[in-house]
Amino acid sequence: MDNRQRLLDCALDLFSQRGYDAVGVREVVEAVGVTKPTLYHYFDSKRGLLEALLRREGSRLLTEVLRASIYQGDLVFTLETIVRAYFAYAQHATSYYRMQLGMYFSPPESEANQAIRPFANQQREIMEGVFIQAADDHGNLRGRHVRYAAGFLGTINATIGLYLNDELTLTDELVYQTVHQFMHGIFS
Amino acid sequence: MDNRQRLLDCALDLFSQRGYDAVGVREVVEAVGVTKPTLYHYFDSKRGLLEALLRREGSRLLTEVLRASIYQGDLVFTLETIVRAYFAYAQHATSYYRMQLGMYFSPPESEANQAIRPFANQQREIMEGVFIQAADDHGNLRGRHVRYAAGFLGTINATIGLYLNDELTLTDELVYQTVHQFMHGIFS
DNA sequence: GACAAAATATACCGATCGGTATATTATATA
DNA sequence: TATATAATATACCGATCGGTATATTTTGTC
Repeated sequence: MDNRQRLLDCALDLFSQRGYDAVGVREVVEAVGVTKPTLYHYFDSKRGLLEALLRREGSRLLTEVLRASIYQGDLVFTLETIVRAYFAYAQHATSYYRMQLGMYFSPPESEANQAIRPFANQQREIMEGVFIQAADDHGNLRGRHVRYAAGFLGTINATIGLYLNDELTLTDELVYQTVHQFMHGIFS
Repeated sequence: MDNRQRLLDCALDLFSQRGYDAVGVREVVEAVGVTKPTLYHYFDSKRGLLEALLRREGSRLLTEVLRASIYQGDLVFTLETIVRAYFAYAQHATSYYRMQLGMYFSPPESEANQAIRPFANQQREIMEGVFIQAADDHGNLRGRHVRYAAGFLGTINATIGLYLNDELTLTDELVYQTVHQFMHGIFS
């Protein structure tokens, strides 16, 4: 009944499967069963449709990651909580996570990348904040927060990438393994 | 003078900056200063242009990574050699690496992803082979080669991603740090 | 220089692109 | 019930999409 939500749902499916550029507005409205003016009534442009989609889905991820990233002296615990939040979100919003990942690595001058960048930057700042705080307790981390944040997010996304390709399941054990490997390497 | 090479060069620039879908063949030929039949004389289609580009650039990366991935009992040494090969390639062929990264994470049913998948799979098999061989010497690695290969490539690409965004330089010291962190974690 | 083949250009194809002017229908409020 | 507004549809816009039929030029070979 709510055509606005159905347009967003449909755009999410199509964008995540074939990409923002490859999907036309015509295809979106036909899949929903409405016409173009309906889409342009709710969203001013195709870009506006994408940004509304990012707001609806992306803010939920940010909220959960933000809540998970409170550092209170136990870095392993905080990182495990963060990984759990990412895994839970990727499982609950598989299509969106696939789309977000694709947009994050899309070319720098593409519309998709420009639209996702604010969300990516926020995730990144959250992660860097954790390592900056942790450096107060673990001095040898100091000055490496950029690399660590990128590396940790890279590890998380590599794992979720395997999940998206049906090569593993995101278990609670995997949360532990992921953080343990990041903290202590593959030999221990 | 070689219009075929110039078309590939130009396609590489445009695809890496704005993406395969967002760049039309018209734009490519105009940037080179030829006309469409010239492009279609060398490449049967836009997709053929992309695949020729991947063959020209991607095979070089595969050759170098393959040579770097010979395991002879010293896992740290092999991983460092591999990271060095990736870093060298990313520095030497920045545009192509950016494009490859974007295509790897592009939607599964997009042309870009389907075209890059053979190359991505080969890189992945090379990495898995290293960890499978290393498991003969380090039994505790056994059965985790998929996760480790994905995690290691994820770490490499996260680092190169920072380089592509001008947030660090790919030094020899960073090679050591990347492998050391992967092997022993961030605390040591 | 004759001639075949490769390389390039002109001019066009139908289809689709994102977007809109205008009209109509449904809905809520007074 | 009158009226304004939100929601939707019909029909269209110019531009660009990937691709091609045909003709011309260049090039290498004998």
